[in-house]
Amino acid sequence: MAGNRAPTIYDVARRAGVAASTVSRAFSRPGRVAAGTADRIRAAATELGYRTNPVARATATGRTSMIALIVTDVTDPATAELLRGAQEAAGAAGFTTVVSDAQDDGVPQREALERALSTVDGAVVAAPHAPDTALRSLVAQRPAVLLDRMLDGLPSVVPDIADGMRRLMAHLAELGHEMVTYVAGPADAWADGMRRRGLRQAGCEYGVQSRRIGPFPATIAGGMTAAGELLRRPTTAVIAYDDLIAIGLIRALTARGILVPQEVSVVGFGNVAASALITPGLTTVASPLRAMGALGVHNLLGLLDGSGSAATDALPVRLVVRGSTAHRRRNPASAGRGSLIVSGAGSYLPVATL
Amino acid sequence: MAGNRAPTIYDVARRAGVAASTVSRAFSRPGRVAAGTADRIRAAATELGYRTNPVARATATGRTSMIALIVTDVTDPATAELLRGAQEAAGAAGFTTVVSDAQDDGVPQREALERALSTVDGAVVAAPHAPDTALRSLVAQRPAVLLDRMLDGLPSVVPDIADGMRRLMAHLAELGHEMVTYVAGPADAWADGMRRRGLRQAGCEYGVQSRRIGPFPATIAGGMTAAGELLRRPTTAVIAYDDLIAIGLIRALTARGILVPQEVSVVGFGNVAASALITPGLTTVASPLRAMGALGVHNLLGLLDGSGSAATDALPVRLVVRGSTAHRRRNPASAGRGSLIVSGAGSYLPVATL
DNA sequence: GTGAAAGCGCTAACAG
DNA sequence: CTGTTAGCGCTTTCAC
Repeated sequence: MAGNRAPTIYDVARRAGVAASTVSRAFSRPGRVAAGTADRIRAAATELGYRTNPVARATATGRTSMIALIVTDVTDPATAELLRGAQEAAGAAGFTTVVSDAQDDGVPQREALERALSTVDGAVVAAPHAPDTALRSLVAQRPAVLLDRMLDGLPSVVPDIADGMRRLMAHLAELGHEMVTYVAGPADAWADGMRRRGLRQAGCEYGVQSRRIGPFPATIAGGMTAAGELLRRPTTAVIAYDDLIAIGLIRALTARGILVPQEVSVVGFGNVAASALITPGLTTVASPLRAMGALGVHNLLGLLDGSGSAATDALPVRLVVRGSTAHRRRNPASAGRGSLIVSGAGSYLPVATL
Repeated sequence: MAGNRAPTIYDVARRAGVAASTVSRAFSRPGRVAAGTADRIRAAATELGYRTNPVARATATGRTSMIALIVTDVTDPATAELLRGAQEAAGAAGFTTVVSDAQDDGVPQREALERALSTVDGAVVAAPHAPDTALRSLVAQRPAVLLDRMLDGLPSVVPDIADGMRRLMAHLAELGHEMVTYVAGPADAWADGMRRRGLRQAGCEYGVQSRRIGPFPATIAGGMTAAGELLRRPTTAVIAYDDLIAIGLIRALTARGILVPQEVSVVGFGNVAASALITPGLTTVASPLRAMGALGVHNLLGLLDGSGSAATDALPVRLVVRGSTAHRRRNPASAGRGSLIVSGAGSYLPVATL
């Protein structure tokens, strides 16, 4: 067991016969040093097994080359995808990523967050449901870019929800649907507001009527609850706030013997993995999550080195058509079963009324 | 825009009328400083808005209070759950987590990994399919704990697979199954070896025969491929390497008109979210992922401060029974359809042969 | 219990 | 292009 501390630039300098600062330059800004010298230094370095010490570099420069990825739920598949994109971009740019899962706003998490923030140069934040104030206090500490959400004039990267809604409407209109129900997500969610606005516009554009129920929690359970309310006044098509609600809806409808998509078409937002696995597959709007994550760190890095605009980018979405949408049926009998009567109020699915 | 650099211990020291070293002590080892002085210091600190600078502390101590969470796929739901557990435990212990997604072993990722490793005190590694050599070179650099996998004598935290297999067998035996097919995962996967061994033992124990097909990639596609091979010589029960393969199997079987669970019972390992969402729900073995992640960092931290044993812990699993398993049918006709004849080879499901 | 002083390993002017 | 010289902010002996 030799007491081998890790080699430093001084060790390399001695071995290469140059000054420590030259070694430093050779690594931190190649080109500022003569080719021959650089070679000698590199050689000495590899012989010694020298590796630059990021921590020491950080004390000297005040920049750690780390960025925080602050999320509210690593477990959420969409978040994971954002993370991956962010990770890749950060890695490619020579940045290390610190992940902070803020979850519930418990005190310990808060400390962890503070700790994380105080070591990084900036942050990319994917916290769809976090309170505005939390975000604001966060961006006060470090440059930050928001993901999948806008707030004030803060730089952010979002999916083009309006466009997604338009595509959805176009799809449903083409299938003959004349009236859709929007099953709203959390009332305070930025995305919900965007969906509502997009819904209104797209509805106009395609001559499709719409009404809204909710808000509901953005979970499968939420969707199942929503099914009950939906059936009090059914429509042939339903746009859910997100995939989880859509999945919950499909489950609850199916459980009641209502056929999806024969009797009701259901669409979601997100394109989570599960939407391809359920039966029927869920027609949904896919956000370019990976790209959003990557662009988020790209923009953040731009902010950090001053080359950046603090703008908001909206990335194009994609409509993924699966089995949960179908042409509006004029003859519900052919659907096989007709168990559409619900509750004493005795409403029917419009398509079933004839 | 005042040129306000962040306050340092010197600022606090001046304001509190003490030496900088005292301020340092007050924060790094409370108790080594008189109560009154400590109060004065704390007061000055909060007035100034002082926050300890982790980077500077790290240069001085050589320890960053950061640990790396090295994973091969943040997007994998199991990995995400491990991450969360690890994150929580790390945060609670005052450690910040650096996440490094090693994915494919591309060069850029490798550099990113090196960079990450060189800043942390240790690492928790969730890389089920990474080559042994990669892991070994990794643990050579920093203390590390493996998750969901064993290698040599390296410290690790794993689920008790043998026990999971036993529970599975008990369940299937109770349902009357006398013969199961094990659909193997990647041949080099540690978990696959464990499953095979567990299978043999548990088979003995419960008097259930078993055979093995594979290896198959641990994906839905892999499971769908496996279905073909399974049907060349069907059994009434199938144990899949993991949930994804199980889901693929169920899809392919269902697509061929074979009823799960009426004709074939299918079980998996993992209890991923999708296993609750598909129809029928998947009976599966759930690993305590969150706890494993947490225990992983706990053990790592023990290693770091010397208080720890470099042992391997096997955590208890849980059998989650859903709809994909059922009693072995003696009368296949009652299953509704009987499309069990497959391929020209003309084999039948044993249960269908009578 | 507290202060003084010497680093940690690197970068950043500033001269040559 | 390269060497010299100061630090970065904190911890840590070693005295007092």
